[in-house]
Amino acid sequence: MTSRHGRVPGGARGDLFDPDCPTRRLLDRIGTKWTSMAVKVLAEASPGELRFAELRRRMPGVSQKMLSVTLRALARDGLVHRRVEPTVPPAVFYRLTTLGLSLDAPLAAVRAWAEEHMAEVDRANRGYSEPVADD
Amino acid sequence: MTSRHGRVPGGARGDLFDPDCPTRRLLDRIGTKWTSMAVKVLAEASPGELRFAELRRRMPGVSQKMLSVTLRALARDGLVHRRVEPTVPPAVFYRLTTLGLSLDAPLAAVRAWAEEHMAEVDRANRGYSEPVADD
DNA sequence: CCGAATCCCATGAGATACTG
DNA sequence: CAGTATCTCATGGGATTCGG
Repeated sequence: MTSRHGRVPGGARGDLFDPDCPTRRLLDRIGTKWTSMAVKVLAEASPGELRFAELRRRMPGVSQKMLSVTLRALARDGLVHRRVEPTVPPAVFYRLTTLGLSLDAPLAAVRAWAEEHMAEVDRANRGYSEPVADD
Repeated sequence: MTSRHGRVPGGARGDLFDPDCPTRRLLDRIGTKWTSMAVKVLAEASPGELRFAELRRRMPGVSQKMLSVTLRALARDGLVHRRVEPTVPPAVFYRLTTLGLSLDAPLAAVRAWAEEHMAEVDRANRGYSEPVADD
């Protein structure tokens, strides 16, 4: 999401701004529709492994393409380990690496906040800003 | 980011999947390029207020459009409070609401993870998966 | 069974210009 | 000063199809 538009169109010179903010880079990755869910599901299964199809079953709505893309990205980032069992129809197993597991903690914090407060956000959106005195 | 493609093209019927997962809804919002930075900047200034221009100065690279859009979204979500001082050139002040402030904690966890571990992610991307024995 | 390739649209977001 | 409006383009991501 971050460097999405390092576009330098028309007459503008580039050098957008520091592309090195780690927070933004991370949010770009976990903000990608399926990443956080994959991490969550894999973390719940950890230290066990999950096969592609099993992962897919646990992530309702994901397409095989997006699961594939997501897992590849996670593997490239060193968050997920991929193990191929060379059977006749090859079986592929995924598990979080130590690094990936460590990411689950902050993600869990985000999840917790969301579960606690998204109702408030919804109320705010509906104009429910009534007798809070503050805010 | 989440309901982005509730598209139902060609011959596919809709009912994508549960659009109610609060985590994904939240990630959709904070994943939006400037949101988390705005929350961070406002949290640092809290309980003080910041004017539009001052916010912009503290968020290098943001365009006035995107800052505007971001702040409106945050206000709609009840995370930011907007105060208009009806002076001649009107002055507008922003601050986090209590809800917004509470979001800064999980975001800080994410930031901390990113600052600690993004270097490892970069190494993984460069193929630096050498003598880790695991992973 | 696992995934790569192709196609294709809607959304995110920058640049620019205009208003009270 | 603090926005809003318009234009444009690249990217995210779903559907579908092909490969090993």
